[in-house]
Amino acid sequence: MAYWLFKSEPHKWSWDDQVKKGASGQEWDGVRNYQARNFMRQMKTGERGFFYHSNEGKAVVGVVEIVAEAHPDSTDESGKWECVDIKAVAPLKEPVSLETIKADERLAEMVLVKNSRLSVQPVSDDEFAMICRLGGLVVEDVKAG
DNA sequence: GCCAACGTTGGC
DNA sequence: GCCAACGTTGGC
Repeated sequence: MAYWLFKSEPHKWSWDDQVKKGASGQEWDGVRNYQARNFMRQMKTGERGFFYHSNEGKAVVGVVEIVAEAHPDSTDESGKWECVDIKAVAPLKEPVSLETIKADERLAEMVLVKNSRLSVQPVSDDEFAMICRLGGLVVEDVKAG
């Protein structure tokens, strides 16, 4: 069971927008980066990830679930790009800021820190658990299954 | 708003 | 297939 992280600029698509979408979920469209696409292709229904606000906020704000595996991106004419669908599971009680993540040596290996430009990225089990705890969530409550 | 880091494109 | 030029992302 892998964990993931999805970045979005809150102007364009915020956590609140995601929550309003409800259980049906939302296409994570618009990704035009091969690395990010390849990660989305690996995602399995039921897997969990974080929702991160980039630029403004710069914090992990919620937990999401993959509700549909990779399929063609409906906003893409070329047919080259794919995306998954995700739904909001739970907000972090306390957003975990990039500053906090950078300050914690146990999180120093996160892709978020190492490759700040990658918009869809993997998160390790330990990192997932750590950020849940920092965010005031009980890991077991937001884990899949 | 600036700019560093990164990815992509296209000329050779 | 190399690499310079360009575009984009995202932290600051």
